[in-house]
Amino acid sequence: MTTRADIAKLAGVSESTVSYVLSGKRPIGEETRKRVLEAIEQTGYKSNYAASALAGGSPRLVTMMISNLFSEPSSRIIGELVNGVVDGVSQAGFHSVIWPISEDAISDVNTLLKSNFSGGVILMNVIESDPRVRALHREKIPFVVLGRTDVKFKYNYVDRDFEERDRIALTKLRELGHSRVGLLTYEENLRPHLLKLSKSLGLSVQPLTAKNTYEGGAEIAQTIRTKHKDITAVISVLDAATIGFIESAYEFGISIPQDISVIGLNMLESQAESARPRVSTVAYDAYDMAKSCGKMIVEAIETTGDQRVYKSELWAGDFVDRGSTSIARKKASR
Amino acid sequence: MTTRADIAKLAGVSESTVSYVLSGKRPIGEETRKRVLEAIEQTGYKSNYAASALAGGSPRLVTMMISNLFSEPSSRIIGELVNGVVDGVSQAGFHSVIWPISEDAISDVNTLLKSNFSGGVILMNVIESDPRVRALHREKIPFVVLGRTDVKFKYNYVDRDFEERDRIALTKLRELGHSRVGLLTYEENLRPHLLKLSKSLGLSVQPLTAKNTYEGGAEIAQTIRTKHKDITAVISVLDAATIGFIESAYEFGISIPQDISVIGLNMLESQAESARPRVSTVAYDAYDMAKSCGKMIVEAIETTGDQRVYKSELWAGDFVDRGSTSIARKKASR
DNA sequence: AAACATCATCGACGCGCGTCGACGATGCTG
DNA sequence: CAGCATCGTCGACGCGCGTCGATGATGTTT
Repeated sequence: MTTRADIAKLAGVSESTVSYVLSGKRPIGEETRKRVLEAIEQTGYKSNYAASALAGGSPRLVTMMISNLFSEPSSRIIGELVNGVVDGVSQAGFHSVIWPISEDAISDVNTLLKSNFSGGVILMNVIESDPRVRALHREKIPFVVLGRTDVKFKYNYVDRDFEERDRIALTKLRELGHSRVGLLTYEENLRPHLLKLSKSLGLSVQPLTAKNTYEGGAEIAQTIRTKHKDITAVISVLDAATIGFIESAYEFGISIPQDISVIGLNMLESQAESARPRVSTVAYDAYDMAKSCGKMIVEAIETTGDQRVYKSELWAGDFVDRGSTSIARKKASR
Repeated sequence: MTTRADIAKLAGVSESTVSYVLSGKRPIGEETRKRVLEAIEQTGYKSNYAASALAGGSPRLVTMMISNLFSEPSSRIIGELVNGVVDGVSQAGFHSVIWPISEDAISDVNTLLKSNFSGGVILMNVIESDPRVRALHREKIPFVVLGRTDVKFKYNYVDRDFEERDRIALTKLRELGHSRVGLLTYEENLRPHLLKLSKSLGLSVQPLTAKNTYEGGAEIAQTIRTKHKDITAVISVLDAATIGFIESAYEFGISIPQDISVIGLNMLESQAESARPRVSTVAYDAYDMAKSCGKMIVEAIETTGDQRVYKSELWAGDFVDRGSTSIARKKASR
């Protein structure tokens, strides 16, 4: 195994000089730098990970903490996110590992992180006030949250821009002449931004709660048929229910998109493609988003203590019409 | 952060004594041991990961190297395997991380492993003569291969017992009176064990090659109808093709299981359940298998240099009839 | 009783790297 | 030209832990 001492000897300099060439934390003469780099090149020297961590360096390693790694159906998305992060950080010469953590092993995690195991952390599937967030902040370990966060999250995060997503969907429907829109959702009430948005676009949004299952979607179809006959378009945050809605709509005398246009807000590409008719969505590129997240954590790791500032990024996405589509211009009023 | 020095002071012993209490590598008096353990308990001391690695300890960390982590459809199985390993090693107080490695980053991996990053490695999705296998062996890093290996693999491994799996399937078919069996497979020729097996059971196995797609399965149905009318049962290592075969069989005048019985050899529970009729399989418990693999790597890590012996384990699985089933007694000869 | 093996414990050192302080050599200011 | 900041480099130390050799204190053998 090659060590710093070997490089120093080979280049005819001191060990500390080698260190400073590598870290760039002190100016080094152009010629010596070249000699050192040559020696490194020759020997294929890589600094020892454990020694660096022990001596207080920031390991060039990013840890992704993922709670429910292989829980369907999210694993498809998680795969994209993981790949994005991996590629994003590797461009900066960082490695990345996944920590398949169970909820109850948080203290163990703290231990390893305190050991300076990892230069930075990316948290996925984080819910409000996750204890890990507090722990990471307390230990001053750089971290970025990827994915759904609290509305007001004060640390680094990368997330979808849900407000913009909704704006895109509703604007599209407005263009097509729709004015009464149903929203398939878990919640009874509309979020404030949707109220504002619908008002400014001059349309009304009716929340329609359902379980996110095939059957839940079918119930919605019935509800619309009986109680909300004026609705001519539906946007949905529920994937499975959306599929259920579309496939059972016909039984309730609703034809899509002639009677009701449908836009999926969270739907996976594959699901949207395989439904008939295909579901138009507001899609975003999870891979790109994650890649950007990877760059953010690298940046956070490389900026030292004092000058750290929390950053955030929101990814809106684009409207995707999938050919044989689920949306149509509103019919002349019935 | 609590260190060994703190514990030593608290227990009124030397630092090395603390070390030996922890490692058990030298005898320690009963009373001092108790005092030390108490101090550890009180402070919640955990040894520093990086320092331990640097000083030459075996980190209590297992690395899972997985090449195509989220490639469908294997991710479901991989999820089971990952969970199994995690639970298996955590029982021994080991952590585990996933290394989502791309094929071309092997040299980087070597670097980190040489840094004593991880106590041991579990390799998944390993093909013949993978360079990582050689590297791990050269660096004397304990490792276990989980999943398909070469027939003659001389290092640690845990795998399914494919020969036993085939024996179970063919024996079952024999019991039901079948004597001409088709094998859906990638390969033109039967493996030696299948030849022996079929001879000893007094039945014949006909390889039927196909792409592992829905369409591939349909082609097989046609092939059987035209060229192999005597076949009354099919076993298959191809999942998607099996589904395709079953669903298109009817079009070719084949009814399942009346005309042809089907047994899946590699099929996922979920796939087998959702087909109509459900597919009987020789199933194995990936989670249990992986858990055992986790125990094996821990054991390998904890046995020191000289006395290391390579071990292996094969998991056979059981025949699973899924109610409304894909197998039936052979009809009186047509 | 002397010689020796065993037990329980301690001190010291090294693993490889990050970084602080020091020091000579230069360039600049007044 | 004296005084001082800056540049380029070196030596030394510390991070926390694993382990070797040494040292008494026992117990065992001839």
